[in-house]
Amino acid sequence: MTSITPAAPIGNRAAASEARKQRIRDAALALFSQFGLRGASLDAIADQAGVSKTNLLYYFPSKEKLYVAVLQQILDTWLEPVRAIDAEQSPETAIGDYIRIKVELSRDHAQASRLFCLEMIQGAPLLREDLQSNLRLLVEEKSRVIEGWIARGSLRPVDPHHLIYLLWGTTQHYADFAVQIEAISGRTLADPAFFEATVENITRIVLGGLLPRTNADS
Amino acid sequence: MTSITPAAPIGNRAAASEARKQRIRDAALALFSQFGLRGASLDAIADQAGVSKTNLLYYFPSKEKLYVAVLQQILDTWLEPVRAIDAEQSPETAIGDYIRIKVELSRDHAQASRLFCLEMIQGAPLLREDLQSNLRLLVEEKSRVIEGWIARGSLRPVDPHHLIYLLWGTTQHYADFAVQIEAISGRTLADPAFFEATVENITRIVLGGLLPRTNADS
DNA sequence: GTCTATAATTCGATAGAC
DNA sequence: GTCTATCGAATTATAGAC
Repeated sequence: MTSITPAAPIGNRAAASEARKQRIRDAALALFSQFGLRGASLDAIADQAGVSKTNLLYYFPSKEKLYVAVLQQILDTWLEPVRAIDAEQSPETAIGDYIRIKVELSRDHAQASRLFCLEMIQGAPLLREDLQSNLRLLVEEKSRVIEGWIARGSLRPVDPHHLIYLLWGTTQHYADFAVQIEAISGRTLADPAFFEATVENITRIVLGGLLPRTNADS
Repeated sequence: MTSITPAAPIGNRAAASEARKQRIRDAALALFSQFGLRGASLDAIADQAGVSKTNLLYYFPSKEKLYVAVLQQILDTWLEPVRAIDAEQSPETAIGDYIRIKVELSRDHAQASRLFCLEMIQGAPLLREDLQSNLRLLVEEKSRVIEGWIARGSLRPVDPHHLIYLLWGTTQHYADFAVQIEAISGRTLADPAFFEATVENITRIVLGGLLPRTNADS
């Protein structure tokens, strides 16, 4: 008798359905980020999500569709800190904030960082187009912001691309190589003191070399 | 009638055998570094090495044995630049040389870098012990070298661990994220001008922030 | 040492009952 | 929407001839 229209406010069924899809995506992120697209099995993902494999394939019609769904949920979050870089800010504020936010992402979304890294290592077959268009334009835009800082003397000369790569590389390293860092330092970013030391040291090295020298410097 | 003793000088048979094993290891590195342990099939590796799958399994009795053989061949090469860091050198020379050598490795052994990264992302199940003992000791030793530089005023204060992580992260990034960098910059490290610009910018950012300020600085 | 043939699993995906 | 049952392909590894 009752018929649910697609545009209706989310009812119990639809909400439960979306919740189940999210549980599947979460489980898929955990396993894809550790074993890769081919290394993670639908059996294992369904098991971790608490659903049957058949049921998983009801919500995501193929393994690759599930993989893409997980990747797309990550991408925007990942580039948001880059988008936030603004010419109006001082380089000290903009770069300092960027470093902190990226280290926070490495702490709170390490699996997402690792899946992104895995996809890059494998040649990013599913993201290549996006990289060559959207990401390239974004980096060009922010490079001009950095060049503006250099032109008005608030940043010492540096190639903007290489600065951006250095910022990406150092901050993501704490998520992607977390095992190595924990084996050596015995700490993780979950430790507040280690987190602060990470942000502070990266910031000091990068900004210490790039901010103009004042007479106060020894 | 003729019997080959194990200690005999390498004859044609033994040389051919070793050459074939090396071809298999090379093919395995190429495919493991792109698809991971589970994602690369012995069929594909044997095919790329130009041998039959059965023959591959004659030389390496299991897939995991082959994987470990490839990993071990990488490890020493990879840590050699760290070992070369010497207290007798000036920090400018030691760190500058380290950056150049690591970027050379990222250029000439990108697949090895990526396989190492893959193994770390997956939790380094086969290297964990080695990390917690050998690598940890190596990093402690080099940290004391860095602390010595700071104590005698030839390096500004910085946490040695975070400096080492930053150097690792930025240099390896050019190998592990080569696809992303090529999509954005349109260049690779194979381009000599891009290679030099990479070394120079990383060096300038890191050393610019860490070397003591002189009166010549503006 | 190298091959063919095949054993023994595992995996992604589908069919069809309920 | 969810389940059981199962197909068909791919994969690691072994057996045995030469």
